[in-house]
Amino acid sequence: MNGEDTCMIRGDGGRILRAVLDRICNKWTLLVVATLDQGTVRFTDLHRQIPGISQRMLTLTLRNLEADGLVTRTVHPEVPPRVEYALTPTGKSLIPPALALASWAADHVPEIEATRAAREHG
Amino acid sequence: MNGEDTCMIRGDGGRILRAVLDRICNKWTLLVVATLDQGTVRFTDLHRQIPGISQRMLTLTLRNLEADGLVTRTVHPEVPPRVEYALTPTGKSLIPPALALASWAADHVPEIEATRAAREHG
DNA sequence: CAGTATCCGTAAGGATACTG
DNA sequence: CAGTATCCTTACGGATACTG
Repeated sequence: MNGEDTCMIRGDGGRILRAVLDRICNKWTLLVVATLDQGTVRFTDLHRQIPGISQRMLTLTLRNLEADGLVTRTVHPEVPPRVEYALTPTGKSLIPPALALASWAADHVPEIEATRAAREHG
Repeated sequence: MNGEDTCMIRGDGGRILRAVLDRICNKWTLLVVATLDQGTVRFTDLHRQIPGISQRMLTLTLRNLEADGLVTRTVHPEVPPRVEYALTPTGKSLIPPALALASWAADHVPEIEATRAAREHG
């Protein structure tokens, strides 16, 4: 790989790249998508399965994913209420590139953090 | 793909995912890396090839990449000064997952933006 | 040429309390 | 149960001016 074809990244001044970064580059989106890969999940279950997320951020993240057509939201008119979230096909299609990224991280983050740590103290 | 193995993403409460997001989830990093895939590039050439980036953000982005060991910085002691940047092997290894992401964006962003637009006006 | 230094506005996200 | 409503802090990034 030596410059032959990063045009998909750099093309149009990075607009297509920016479009995807605008969606996934926040603290919770990819984590929520990955959690929904197991199937249909209720709000509270998501909240429990994603450590550290607040109700507010979970709601915001889900609403954005819904607006983008990556997640469906199904309200069951019961008491107490039951709301279920699931990935759309488009949402599912995000899993492989997300895995590619996570896989890269698993392979390289240790050395990256070592490099940064070495630089910091001396 | 149905929940069988997103553990690389969700594992450890998403720490490995967060580690990579902390690096690449900003406005310029992936664009700079992609631009450096062509080989060795000078500061001003980078500045010219990445539309919209300020000197300040280019410098900050490069310094972070350098601290992470993804980019080398070579100063040639001349007048006027010449500074060249290039990807390390680790830096190059980031290109494929970045392409996977960009490729996903190229395939799906149009429909995503259509979905969001449809939702917005009514 | 290759940066620093400074100032400033916005927006992302956390904490907490409340509700149909 | 599944959210809203506020308040608040900080971190990111843009604009501009200056320098070895």
